[in-house]
Amino acid sequence: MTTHRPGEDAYLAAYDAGAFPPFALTVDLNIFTIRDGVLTALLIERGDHPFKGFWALPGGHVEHGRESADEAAVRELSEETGLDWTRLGGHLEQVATYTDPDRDPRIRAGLHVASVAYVALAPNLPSPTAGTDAARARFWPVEDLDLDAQRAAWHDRRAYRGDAPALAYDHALILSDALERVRAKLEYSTLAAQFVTEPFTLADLRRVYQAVWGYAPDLANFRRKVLKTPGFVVPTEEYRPAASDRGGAPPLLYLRGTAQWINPPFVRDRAG
Amino acid sequence: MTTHRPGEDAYLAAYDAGAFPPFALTVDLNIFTIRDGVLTALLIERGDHPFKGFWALPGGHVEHGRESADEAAVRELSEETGLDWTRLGGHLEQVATYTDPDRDPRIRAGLHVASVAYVALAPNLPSPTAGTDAARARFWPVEDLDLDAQRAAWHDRRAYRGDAPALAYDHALILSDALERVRAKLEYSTLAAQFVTEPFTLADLRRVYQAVWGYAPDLANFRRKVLKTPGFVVPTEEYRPAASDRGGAPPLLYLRGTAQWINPPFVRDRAG
DNA sequence: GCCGTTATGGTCATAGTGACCATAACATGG
DNA sequence: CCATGTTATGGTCACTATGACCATAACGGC
Repeated sequence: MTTHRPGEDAYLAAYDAGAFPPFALTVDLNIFTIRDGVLTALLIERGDHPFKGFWALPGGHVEHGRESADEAAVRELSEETGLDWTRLGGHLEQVATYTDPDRDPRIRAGLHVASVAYVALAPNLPSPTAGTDAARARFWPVEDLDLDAQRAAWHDRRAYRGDAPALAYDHALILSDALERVRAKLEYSTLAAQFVTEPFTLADLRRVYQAVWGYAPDLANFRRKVLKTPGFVVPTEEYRPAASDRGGAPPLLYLRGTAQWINPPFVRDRAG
Repeated sequence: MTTHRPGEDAYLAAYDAGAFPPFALTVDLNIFTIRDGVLTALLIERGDHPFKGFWALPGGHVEHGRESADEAAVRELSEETGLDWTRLGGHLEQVATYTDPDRDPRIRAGLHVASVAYVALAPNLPSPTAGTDAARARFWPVEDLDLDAQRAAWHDRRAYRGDAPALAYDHALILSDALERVRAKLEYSTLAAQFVTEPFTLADLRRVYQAVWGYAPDLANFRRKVLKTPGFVVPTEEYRPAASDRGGAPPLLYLRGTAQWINPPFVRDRAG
């Protein structure tokens, strides 16, 4: 790409990029999926320093000059899950960027690390295979991570002392923010449909709200709202056979619709 | 701050920060205010390369190892507006981070520049004084910036050819995203009150919606909604004297309330 | 006093919601 | 086969919030 702005080429030829102390730019991925009705996030147990033995969000460095953070997120996501994310068409979205100098101890070696955090949603991801720099990788139920306490400990620069797996860096903070983003987005978007495999029943979809919000909307009212929102779900002609262990009428199967937004939004019960 | 993680000190002492090619980290500020009923954004005409003579969002480099992007945003904001932003208590919020290698031509000199964008809102800011690296600074009505066309031109890597002031870097894209964030946020938050000086009338508040959304909600219904939302505004005992040129009943004056969210949200007319 | 303007408090039909209820379609255990 | 429990689906009903109005009061200027 050439500039068409007079004088700029000469300026750039003489530019000293070393005049600025270097930052590192990384991406951190909050990969959420629902397993057995429980909202889980992918974490990797670190095998190397820093934070050796702690659990961290998957991610990695943005390749300098060759990709954007968005592209790095797609690349890392495919590497971590072993799936071609661009083909899969899963949801991926930037959440926030974390730049506190103290967030990565490598600042003591002169490296200021900024990280762009993403949220990825997928239905029923396969169990991950550990990468090269990861001792173990698994999906943790977010309820088991004691996020509020870990985030408070990080904020106060204390070590977290509790039974939950200790999170590396500021990842308790990042995961909290990402979780709140997902919870909020279920209110006004059709994002919930990204958590289920097609075809799905309305009860499947409702279980997503149960898992993410911690409670289920009223069954009949939920059905009414979903079916009256144009383009949220598309009915098929098929019914799912009733489960072998439990009875009940066979439910109609649905596919994801094209609508992105729910208007007026779902109302979440703030009291819980 | 010392780590309490075994082995990490030794690791850090031997760490080579130069192993990663350097990024630069900057902040870009979308400073919105309403003047004469028109939504405006602060822009600075660049006096130096790159993009000499173009109009850019105010901002600057994050100071390596000494501050976060949030802190840099507050610092730059105070410098650009000449006001102590922490005292002023104005609204400041991160929007998104832009990391495309091509977004800054200094990539050709080996510098990959990532920028964290912020939105700042304030009532009636004073006219800015030009900084050292700025030839001129002024508030531009966002309607006059031809944002859609400039953003499309940037996306297609074409030069923008139009009558609006040419925007530097990807700032048309950033400004578009920030504007949409503000428009959306008026729906479900009490952010509009950040645009008016206290004390204010309900008509003042309604003019904020007029300026940001491009149309005004129905007068009586707007009053009903605002007054029925607990903590949005707090009535005083004072009335504002009617304007000298126009008649009309003297309106009651209000202060900002403590509520952050409007539930259920305002509904924006998507068509209008 | 009249008129135009602004502020404020109303009405009324309608849409959307929360809390239910009824019935149909299934499985399992007696 | 029948009773019972479970699930899916379609309903009712009171209440709330909204959009589109209307009425009146309080002002300044003529």
